[in-house]
Amino acid sequence: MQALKRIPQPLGQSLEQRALILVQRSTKLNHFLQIHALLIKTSLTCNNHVLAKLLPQLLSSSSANLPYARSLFDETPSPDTFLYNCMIMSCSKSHHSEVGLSLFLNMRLRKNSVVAADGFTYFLAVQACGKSGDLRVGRIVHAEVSKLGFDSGLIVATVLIEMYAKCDDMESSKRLFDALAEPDLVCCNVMLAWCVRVREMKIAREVFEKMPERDLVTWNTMIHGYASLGDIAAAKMIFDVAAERDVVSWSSMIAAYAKSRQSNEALKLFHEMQLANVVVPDRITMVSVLSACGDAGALGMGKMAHEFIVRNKIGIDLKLGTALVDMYARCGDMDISMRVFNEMNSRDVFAWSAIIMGLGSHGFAEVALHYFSKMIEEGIKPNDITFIGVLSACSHGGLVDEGRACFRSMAEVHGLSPKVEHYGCMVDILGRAGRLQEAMDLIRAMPFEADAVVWRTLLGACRMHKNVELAEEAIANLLKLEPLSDGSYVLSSNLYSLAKKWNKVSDIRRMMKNGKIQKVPGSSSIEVNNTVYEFVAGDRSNPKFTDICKMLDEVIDRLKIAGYKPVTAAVVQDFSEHEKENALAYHSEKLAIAFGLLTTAPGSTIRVIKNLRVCEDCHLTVKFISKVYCRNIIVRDRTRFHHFVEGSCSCKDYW
DNA sequence: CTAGGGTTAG
Repeated sequence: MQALKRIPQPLGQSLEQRALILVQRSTKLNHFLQIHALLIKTSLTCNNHVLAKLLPQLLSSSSANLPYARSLFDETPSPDTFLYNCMIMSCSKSHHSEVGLSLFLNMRLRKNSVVAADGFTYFLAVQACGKSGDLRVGRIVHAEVSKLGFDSGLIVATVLIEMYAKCDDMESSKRLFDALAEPDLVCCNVMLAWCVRVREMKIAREVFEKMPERDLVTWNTMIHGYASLGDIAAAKMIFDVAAERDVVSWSSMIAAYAKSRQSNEALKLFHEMQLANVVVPDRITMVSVLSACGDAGALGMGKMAHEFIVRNKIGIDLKLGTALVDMYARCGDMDISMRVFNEMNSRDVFAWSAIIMGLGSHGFAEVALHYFSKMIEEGIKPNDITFIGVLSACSHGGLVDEGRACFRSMAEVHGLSPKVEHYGCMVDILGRAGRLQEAMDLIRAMPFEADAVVWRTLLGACRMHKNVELAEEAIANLLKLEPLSDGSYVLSSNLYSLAKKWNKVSDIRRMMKNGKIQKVPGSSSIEVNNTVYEFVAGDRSNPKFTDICKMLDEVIDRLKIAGYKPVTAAVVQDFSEHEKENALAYHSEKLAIAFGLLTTAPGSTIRVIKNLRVCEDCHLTVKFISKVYCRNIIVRDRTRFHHFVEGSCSCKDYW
């Protein structure tokens, strides 16, 4: 009664009306309990009208209220169709469609009672079958629906199509769809969406071609459909010819480029979107934009995107927060990455995994492990991706024992069985630390066939520690598994060069020639004034090429005075010492850094992104540059970050 | 009843 007194009550209302007002304003379970006590006192519990308001409210506030709602419902002596429908719908909405379904089945058993299922009940039942994936009941309901003639309407037909699709029975779904004389727009869109979900773009295309009218959902489904198959060109074609475009269309297309790692295209399209000035980017657009910035290592662009988010008051949710954390980490700014992470309202396993991965890639292994234990303390369950982050952090930091302990804890503490990727990380940890035999033993003992990545990891470690015998086995397996990949050949020829096995080097080179295997050229990019400049080894197309080379020659001369000696051991033998130096001199990262020295303010940090691993000579060169030119230089290579400060590197020459 | 977003070893 006290609860009722707290809300302003116009005179002349019945108790029932007052109870309804109270119900509508309540969100917490104990409010409901109070109301319930009240209702019992006044015998209003049995009132279908009151319950039809109360139950949906109760279930939408928290699905933990389900048992209570259920008991209220079960106590009702004569529920009517309307109340049943309310309850079934509320159960479905609160992700308890199986409960809704059981209520529907109960309803049908009450043969003698006045309550009968109507068209809407069947609609809800079909939907509930789809949501709970119950094909058996779905078929029964379908048969009944047909018998009663409720399937003549397109809306019921549409949910039936969707139900079969959700229950993994695309054939029935398609059959129903094909049987329709004139499916409406929504029905076609539903069919399209399901074709996309089961990756049947051919069928999707047929449906699409036959559609007499198309709306935004149609175009956007097609864009996303092609994008999810990786057919970016087809997605772009739909995007270009679409009769209308909204923020979903632009976001889908930007996401398509970002996911296929065409980050420059993604950023270009985002720019175009802003120029078009018709639709406003939203939080979902920005997630893809940030992902593209991170991929490109474009810190300036990423910061602008972040400012855009703040300026336009786009709230930072879990996904956007994670995207920001990841972007800053990939762009080499762990300070901001950590700040954004700490400012997030809540953090889930994605967010934690992202920060752990970021810290690990920058070589902050201990910090990464610290964050991992904080995550556990906060009760977030790690998944197998978290462990990729943790193990790779140990690997980059040279933490062998910690790595081993984490690997063991996966199964023993966290109930996760290590996958081939985790074994790969362990091979990397052991191999880098020089424990090549142990790494090999692990490969032999693991419950998977070793994949190419595992062998390449071992080969990398063999190269690092100049172990030719174990390398031979890795090479043999690698060439069997990936005969066409250039990386394996480059790594092999590199190893043989270091070991001075020149015959083997020429074998490998001949195999590459015969197999028409092209080396992926090394390329490095640097962002100056928010523009990304890309350099490819030996590529003269940059208009400033001669200036840059001149600058680079001066740089090298200054470094030599400071004691720099080129590391030529990995260069093939049939070059003279001078030619060897030249082969190294114009590696892309050196060009990019020379360009950076020319175009950025003295003392400012230079950030370079490289597509391959940085070679030993470049590593040494950059160390010298950081000292001689008093610059902090951050290089992201294929596997990690190198922070060069005053002549030394954060990787402690361990990469 | 239908469409877009975040973490993955080398």
